[in-house]
Amino acid sequence: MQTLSEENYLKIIYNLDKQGIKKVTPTAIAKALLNNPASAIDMLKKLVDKKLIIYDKTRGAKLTSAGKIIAISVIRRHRLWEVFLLDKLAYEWDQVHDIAEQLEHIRSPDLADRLDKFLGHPQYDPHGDPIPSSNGEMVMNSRLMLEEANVGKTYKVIGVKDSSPEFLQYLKRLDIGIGTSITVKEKISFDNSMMIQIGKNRQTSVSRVFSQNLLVCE
Amino acid sequence: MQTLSEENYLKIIYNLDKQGIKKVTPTAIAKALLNNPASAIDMLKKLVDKKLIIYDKTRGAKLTSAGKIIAISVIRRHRLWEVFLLDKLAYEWDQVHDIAEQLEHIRSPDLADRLDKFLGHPQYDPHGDPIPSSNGEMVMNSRLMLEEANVGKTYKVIGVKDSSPEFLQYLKRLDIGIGTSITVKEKISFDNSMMIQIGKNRQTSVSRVFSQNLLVCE
DNA sequence: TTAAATTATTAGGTTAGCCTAATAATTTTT
DNA sequence: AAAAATTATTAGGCTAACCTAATAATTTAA
Repeated sequence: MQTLSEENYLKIIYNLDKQGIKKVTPTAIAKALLNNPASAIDMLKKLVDKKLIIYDKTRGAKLTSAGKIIAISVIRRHRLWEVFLLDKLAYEWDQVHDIAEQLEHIRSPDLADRLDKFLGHPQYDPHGDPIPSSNGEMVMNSRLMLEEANVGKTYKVIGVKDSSPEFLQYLKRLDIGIGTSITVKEKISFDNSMMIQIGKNRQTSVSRVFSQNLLVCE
Repeated sequence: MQTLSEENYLKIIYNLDKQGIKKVTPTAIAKALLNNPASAIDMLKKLVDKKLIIYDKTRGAKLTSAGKIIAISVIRRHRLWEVFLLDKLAYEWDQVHDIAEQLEHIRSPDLADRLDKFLGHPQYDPHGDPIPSSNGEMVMNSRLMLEEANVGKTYKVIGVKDSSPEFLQYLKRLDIGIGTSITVKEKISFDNSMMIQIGKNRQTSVSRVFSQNLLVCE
């Protein structure tokens, strides 16, 4: 059994690795956790002892398969709780992260599965990140920025990149939320704006800044 | 801001007091928290420093108004989460306590209120205990054992005393859950059994042991 | 009201997880 | 390649929350 803090380190190591960093170093971990490299080293030693990571100076930290299982299950819980907070408790996209950061550590054998079922087995969290299944598989991340979408195709909104109140409010005014379908009608090369159709009827033009901050999937 | 552990102590002090114990002593607290009286004294000192309790050997520990506000809000969160786990995640009555024990410490200014709203402002938790309102008021506890109910009156099920799997399964077979209405048809003095009506149609006889373990309110 | 039992308190120790400051190693710049 | 900058590591400390063991105080029972 691992502590809350160990879970956080494993999660961060997983995320840093996935972000394509060359080497997961104590300094990088400390930066991500807003603490001290010396603290990170303390914890790396502990995780090595527990065989949850392997670590050497030249190659950095790598999760063992046991470590990866824990990291993914923490991420799964985090993303499920984010969906819960957004869908059920009507939080905004920018408010869910900090609370989910706490909820992800609640210990119970079947809580995540029950939550998953209750939420209708969501595929993505409100930031467009895929939710791992209970056996640790994550769907291929087929999300893209609306900017990169193809004319004529229809997409589903899965999240936002920018989650400033301004952007969120603008989205609300356009009736765009998680799951809204958006069809790309036209791309205007002059200013990189886009003509899109929201749902079945509404049509509007959106700026490049807009389309760079809306995550969709096919 | 108080730590998780401080919250637990405040909650226990509140509960012990409410249970009618004459004096909330370090030993009683330690027993409730499954730890050592010496630890309890450490914490009592800390809580006195923070002006969340007053303590002297002869009178025991008493919550200050600041301490009481915190204790009640922890209890509110605990009971709301219990309702969530039971109603939404389909946990059984006997499984919710331990998870709620963790969830009650999640920190967020408006989480409890949002949860409360989402759950439809429940009055009681699955153990029949009243849920404090956001301003800290608790409804008069009008719960009673079915055993004490009056013939001819209709009651609402609010919880169970015994939460063994056997009892819970029996209840499920009788279609009795939180909120089910039960009308007392007759009391049989011979063996203290009862004839009750469940919902609108179903009628059955229940033993004294049964009626001593089902909590209802008017 | 003594003796026995229980409770309160203190002293001193442990562990997890953090810290700073010093030093060693490595990388980057010039 | 030498100097400058960055990173890794160690040593030594800190705090919260627990612990055990010893002692003092109080309560209960004989």
